[in-house]
Amino acid sequence: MSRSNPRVLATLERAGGFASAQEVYQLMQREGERIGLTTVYRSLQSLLNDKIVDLLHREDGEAIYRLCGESHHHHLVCKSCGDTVEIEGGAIEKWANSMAQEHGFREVGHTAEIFGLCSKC
Amino acid sequence: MSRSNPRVLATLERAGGFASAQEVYQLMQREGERIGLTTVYRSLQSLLNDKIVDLLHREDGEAIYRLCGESHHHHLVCKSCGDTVEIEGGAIEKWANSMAQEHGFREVGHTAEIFGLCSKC
DNA sequence: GCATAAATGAAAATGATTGTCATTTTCATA
DNA sequence: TATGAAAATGACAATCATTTTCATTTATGC
Repeated sequence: MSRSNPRVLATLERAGGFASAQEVYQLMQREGERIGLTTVYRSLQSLLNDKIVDLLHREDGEAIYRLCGESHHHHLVCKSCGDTVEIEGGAIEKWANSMAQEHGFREVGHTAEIFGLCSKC
Repeated sequence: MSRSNPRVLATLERAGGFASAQEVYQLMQREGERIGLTTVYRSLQSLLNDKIVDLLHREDGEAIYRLCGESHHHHLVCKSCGDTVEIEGGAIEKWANSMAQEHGFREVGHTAEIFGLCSKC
């Protein structure tokens, strides 16, 4: 059972609590920390098990890790210019929970993104 | 400009309007259709451009394509056995629309998936 | 000090996706 | 019908994130 390397968590925090494994790794490299990519992956996996971070996916499928405890939010993304707005997702939480309960699912998480054209585009 | 192979669309329909590129490919192989994986990818990409299908991502990041126009629903997926339940997303539609309006976004779409452990797992 | 388990990281394996390029098909027009 | 340009196709290689393997290092208890 591998415990998570505390420097990985520290770096994720420094990155704004929202980054992919590759990004965390590159950040640590640039800051001169000596760490292997494998360890970054393992640490993030372990933080995930301990429910210290959440896992979601970018549009291209790359996994991004988000610090839990950060206020849980979703994204409104412009299809044209890529501009992103963080939005509240209270309604989604309730929806996800009630749907899960209705079908007997436990330990539920969810992803939700909205995309469209922003006022400028 | 590559047009989409109609057999790919037909197969996606047959698959329930919801499958990954790899799955569409394997399905076509099994049914004896002679087609290359590359063409499947290109066709799906092209269907995406033409807004005939939507793109979303599975929990592991694999891209899945969904036929538009299908009665719009969402999925509740078991993390363990992969069992999937289609669920209504009325609350989500409203949430997406109101959030979009609030921030001046037009032509909005959204993705939302719930995942957890089903009653059997 | 020493033995043993856990942590580490380099390198290879994996799996989805994309790029390349030579070949084939389509189709309008000569 | 013959022809040629443009589009479509598919085998194969390249790319990129992620996982696995395995040998080595580090930490910990005795």
